[in-house]
Amino acid sequence: MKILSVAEKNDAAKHIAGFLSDGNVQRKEGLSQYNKIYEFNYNFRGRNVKISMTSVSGHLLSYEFVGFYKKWKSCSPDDLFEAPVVKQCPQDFLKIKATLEREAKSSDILIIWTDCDREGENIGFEIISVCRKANANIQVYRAKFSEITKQSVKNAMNNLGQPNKQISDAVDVRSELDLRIGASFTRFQTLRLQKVFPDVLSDSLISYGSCQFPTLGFVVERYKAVQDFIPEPFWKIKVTHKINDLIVDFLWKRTRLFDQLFCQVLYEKCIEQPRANIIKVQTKPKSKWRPIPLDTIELEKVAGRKLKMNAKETMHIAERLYNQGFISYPRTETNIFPHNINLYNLVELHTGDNRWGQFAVRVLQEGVNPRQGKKSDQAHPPIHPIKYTDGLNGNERKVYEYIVRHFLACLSKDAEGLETVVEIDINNERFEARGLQILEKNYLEVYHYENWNVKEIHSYRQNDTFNPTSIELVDGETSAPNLLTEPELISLMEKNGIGTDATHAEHIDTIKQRMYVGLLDEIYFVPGELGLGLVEGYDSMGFEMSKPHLRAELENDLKKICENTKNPKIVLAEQINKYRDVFRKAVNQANKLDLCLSKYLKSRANIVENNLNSIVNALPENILKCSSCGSNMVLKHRQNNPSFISCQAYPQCRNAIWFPDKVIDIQLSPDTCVSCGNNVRLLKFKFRPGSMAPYYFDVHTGCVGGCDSQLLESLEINGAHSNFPHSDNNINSSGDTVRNSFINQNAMNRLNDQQGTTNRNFNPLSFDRKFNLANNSRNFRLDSAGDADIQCNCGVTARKYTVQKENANKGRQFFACSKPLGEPTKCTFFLWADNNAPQNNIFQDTNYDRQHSNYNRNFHNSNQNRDHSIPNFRAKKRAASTTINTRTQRKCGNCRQEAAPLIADVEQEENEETEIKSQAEDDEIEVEKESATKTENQNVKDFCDCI
DNA sequence: GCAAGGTC
Repeated sequence: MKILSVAEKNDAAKHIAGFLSDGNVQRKEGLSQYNKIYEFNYNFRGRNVKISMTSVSGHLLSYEFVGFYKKWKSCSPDDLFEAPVVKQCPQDFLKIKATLEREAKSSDILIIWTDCDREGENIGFEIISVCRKANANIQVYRAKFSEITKQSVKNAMNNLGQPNKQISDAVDVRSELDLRIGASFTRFQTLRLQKVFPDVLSDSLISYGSCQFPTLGFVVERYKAVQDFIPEPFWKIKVTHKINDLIVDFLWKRTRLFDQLFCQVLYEKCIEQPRANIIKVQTKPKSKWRPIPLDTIELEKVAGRKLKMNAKETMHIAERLYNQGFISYPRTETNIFPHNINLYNLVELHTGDNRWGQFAVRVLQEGVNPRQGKKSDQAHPPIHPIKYTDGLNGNERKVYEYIVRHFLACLSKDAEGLETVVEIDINNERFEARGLQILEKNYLEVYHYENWNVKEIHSYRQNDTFNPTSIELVDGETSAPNLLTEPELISLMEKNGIGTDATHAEHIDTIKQRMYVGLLDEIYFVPGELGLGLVEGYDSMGFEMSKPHLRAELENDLKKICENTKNPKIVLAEQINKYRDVFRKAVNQANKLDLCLSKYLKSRANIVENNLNSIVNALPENILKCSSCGSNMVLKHRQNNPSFISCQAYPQCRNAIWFPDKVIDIQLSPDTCVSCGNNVRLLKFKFRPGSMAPYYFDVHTGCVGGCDSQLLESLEINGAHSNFPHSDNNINSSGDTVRNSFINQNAMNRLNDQQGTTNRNFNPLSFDRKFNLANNSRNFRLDSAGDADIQCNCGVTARKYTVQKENANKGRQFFACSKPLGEPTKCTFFLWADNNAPQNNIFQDTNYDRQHSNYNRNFHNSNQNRDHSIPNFRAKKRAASTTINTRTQRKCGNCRQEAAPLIADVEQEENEETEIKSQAEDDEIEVEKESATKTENQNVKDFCDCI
């Protein structure tokens, strides 16, 4: 038995394997140089098994748009709320994926060891999907651990559970929304503002993101608070007491008053009887607490405050230190050391250093005493040094030193002191002075980043009196807050749930890159013209795009998905509807954005209409929604040939509606179909005279949305099949997932139906009627596929052939179903190997045109004597339904002509087998299989003259 | 040329 274990990153895989194997592990190279394979033997439930432990590098798959939706100007940004998206493996991770596939094939069990957080659960499902595709029978378990320590890891192995789909679903919802909302608003803003302000923004990328905009919002908000600040005068009474050279300040218990007259009255009272009565003298121990163990956010903030380095640079350096083995994993939310970590050993490494070595010795002598925080990400310990070095320079040295000093400080003791509080009364007004005596500096001796200053005070005794040196009426005025610094900005992001510990620095960097914000004196954030204009523009529309609560609301919903109290499909649909609504309203008043920006950009604004047509290329009009993927389907015209209707997600979705030669011309009618709804446009057909049944005029306006079965039959549009998915995921043969919010909307409608709620967005065509308008939708791989990855309609790997016949295609290679001749499920999948592009395969295939014309002419001729009265025609069709289905399947995959030997009815096909074979052998067409050692001539019958 | 989330 072999077990494949997969962690979220190489470092985790290495440690987990080390703990499980008690160090008896063999390291092997994976296909990705960064993700090794750790092999060891293990006693699993009483059996000796071999475990291969490897890793991914975070997410293995990510959502992307397909087909025309990828191109900025080839679709409306509004379409991106519904356009199909695929979850696929980016180029960078193909090697990791290949390692998983290879290892999964030879494994019986898969154990997921990703981090035990939300993203980790989702990454786990990505690993599962890849491994299951390679080995459908692999058994899956989830290891649940609270930290990567020996005890915790072994405990997890002994208590394996199942991965949690709800948690993973929540992440899918988050990812899909981020992509749809980000892409739609980014394209809209960028394309529009480039056009409105070509002089200053023609090369700018003006992005929108659910984290970057609130981050910008914080900067703008503080900036405006500073700008709009109106100082307010105040008054206060100050008392001093000087003995020798020491002046003690007594602060008024009322602090300050904003009423000058009232303050003056109180002041004069004090002056009248200025003798001070000491009413309380209290001396008590006071501690200054050592820091809590270091997490990422604290490192970023302290680096900004004390090391004068920004968060991005700090994290970059921390990663370098981690990769050199000097410090532990730097992206952690944990500020509690696990119980069984050997802190003594870690401290001991530093005893020889001439800067902090003595302190390290002292910590060992006094005993390590970690101050504990309250947070744990259940995966990584707090950031701490794991190797000693004195060889670093520059900022690396500074960051390493900080991490070491912080580590030693948090393990030592709090600083101890004595605080004296003296309270006096002057004619019923109270004042207070504080003194501080430091007894033991403790952690402060190593942690130079903090001060604790002695404050001397005279010796006072309760009930004594004295004459103050001065009693003054002091005036002042309130002052504006400072502009935001990076540590403050990070605190705000953390508090409002914007980004994660691993992404705060990136979001801040993004808004700098986009020129939304800049730095004043290298410390303070100020919004730039673009940032101010964008925030004000959306504010003026009434949308709080730059406020954090939109993201916070989503976060609440995601929690509910994880808790199984809210359906992910509903959350997704609700959020999409919400943002689409805002988007459309924003587009309708887009000139407000221009107006606000023109205030700041000091550039002439071109007038651009408040719509999306003005910023994208001329788009084809939508006819109906694709029954396969939910995208828009549009009319494609070809010179001198019939038009056809194509899915906008082509080539990933190959759903199309083809028309026979009897259709001479098709134009879009301005009207939509009353039966099928507003989503379906009527078409104006021009038929070849006499080609249609007598009751059709040569010019006919009709619907191909599914309501007019007579028309569909007459145009040979197959309405008998449906591959409309009954789940929200449209899984193709390769198992990759195509998600589409249009389909999700229907899923939500179904749920609403069950709950008895009104279904206002119901789409009769796609959900109820379930017509697959053309049964020629081809399967597609979403990975970047090599030859071996091409799959046919049956879902098996297609074979590669070479055309041998003396014709225009001689020498070209193509893929077709690899099943043997006579196999009833053999499909007519066809794909030119040198040419996946639509133009050559479908749009410009002159062979197809010729063949298709011939076919229709023959078909028409052979039927010319038939009784075309509808009942009779339909009865015949029903009687021969198997035949029709077979015929549909047996059309040539390339040109869609019904290849002559394959027109035969099902019942006859077997009987005709011999005859077909001999025909094939006589045929002069020769097709040679690319990889076969012998030629299988009988395959010839599957391909027609066009090949 | 889009997002945010992982991570070498």
